[in-house]
Amino acid sequence: MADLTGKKPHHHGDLRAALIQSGIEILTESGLDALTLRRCAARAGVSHAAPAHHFDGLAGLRGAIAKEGFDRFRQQMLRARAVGGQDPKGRILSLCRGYLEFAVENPGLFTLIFSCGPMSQFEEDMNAGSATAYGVLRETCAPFVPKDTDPMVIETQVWSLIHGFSHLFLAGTFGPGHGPPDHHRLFAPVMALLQEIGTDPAPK
Amino acid sequence: MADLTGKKPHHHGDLRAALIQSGIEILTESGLDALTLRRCAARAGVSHAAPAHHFDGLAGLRGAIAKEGFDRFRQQMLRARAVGGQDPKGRILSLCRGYLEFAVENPGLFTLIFSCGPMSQFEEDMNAGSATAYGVLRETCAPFVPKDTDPMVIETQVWSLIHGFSHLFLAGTFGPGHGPPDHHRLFAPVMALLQEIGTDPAPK
DNA sequence: TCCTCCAACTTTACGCTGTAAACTTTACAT
DNA sequence: ATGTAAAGTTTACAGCGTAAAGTTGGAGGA
Repeated sequence: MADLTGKKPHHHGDLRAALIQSGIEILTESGLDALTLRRCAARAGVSHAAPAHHFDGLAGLRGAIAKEGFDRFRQQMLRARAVGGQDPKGRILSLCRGYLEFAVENPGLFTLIFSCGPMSQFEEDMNAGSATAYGVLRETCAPFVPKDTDPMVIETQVWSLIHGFSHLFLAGTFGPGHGPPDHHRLFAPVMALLQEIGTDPAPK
Repeated sequence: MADLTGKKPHHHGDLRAALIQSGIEILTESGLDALTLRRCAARAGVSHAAPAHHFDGLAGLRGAIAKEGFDRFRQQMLRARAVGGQDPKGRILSLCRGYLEFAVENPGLFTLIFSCGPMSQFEEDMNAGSATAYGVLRETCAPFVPKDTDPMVIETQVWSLIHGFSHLFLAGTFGPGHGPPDHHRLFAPVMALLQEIGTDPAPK
């Protein structure tokens, strides 16, 4: 008979979810290097070998945490775009702002997400609709795509630009001169490019 | 008296350089996770504790390898820009091509370089001249900087774009649909944006 | 020439890590 | 009640970074 309660059959309520949550907390508090199987298990209150029954080793746990992190990332993108209003330029700028904010506020999780392989493993069907991360990006960029242009080119441009900026900023590559996150300096280059792109928006 | 021969006083010829070279080889052959102190020492033919006399732990060795890798990266940028000829658009495109190629051909080293903090630690004076990586980028972008515009905005745009594209491609985020490195598909988005930027070049 | 010193390297040791195997406990179906 | 499989524990092992103690060999002063 099916388990109508949703509870796991033994001991712990939902160890799998607890381990993922513990991992995210460790990631937030102590960074990527501190994310170990044994620490996650200890924080969840189980023995160090317990995670083996729920994940395929450390790589499996990292992947599950990345998937959960990506889901939070996707939801933040949706919220960010919403506050951007109806103006296409406002929406895309708000989206980029949300992207960078997530990276700055969750550096360990952000790094983990983008070191775990293709985004497609987090989203079953990238063409499903506006609920997917790629769907959010695609629809937000749509007003800026001229006729006779592959939309993917524009999407890849915007994605590469904001991701590269976020990554370089996060890694500290720009140097201490650029930090800490001063939003005015932070978004100036992004805004400038978006104005370039938005110079000739093709409605519909 | 000073050592005129340049040789180290004891046993090994130049263990420090040998350890860095071993590290780069391990990085190339087996990836970032395989880069350990003990493996570097073993490949260099010394005991596992020997590196402690030349580097400040694993972090120190990684930093030294990153610095050496960044130097090779910088030289490849210089060569790439040279083959781009005199046309500003050709030069900047060639530079981006070299950037991406280095990332694809040296994924472990590329990842290591951009996870070791500010670029300024690799270059004493970023404003020194065209020999520095930032100098190469700045001078190559110069023809595209309109009057009344902070050059850094354009430089940051180009850098973020090509770095974001390289990083996302390298991490496999785009998915298997984008790989393996097919240069035509690979550079299409970059070229498209560079044409946007280059639409209104301001000579000198 | 001999002596001393010290940097370079080795050896040993410790705690932490991921992983595998054996063992124990619990819930469920028969 | 009984068998079975899942869930968690215990034990064990090799590899890791790091620290401390021990060893070696060459350089420089007497």
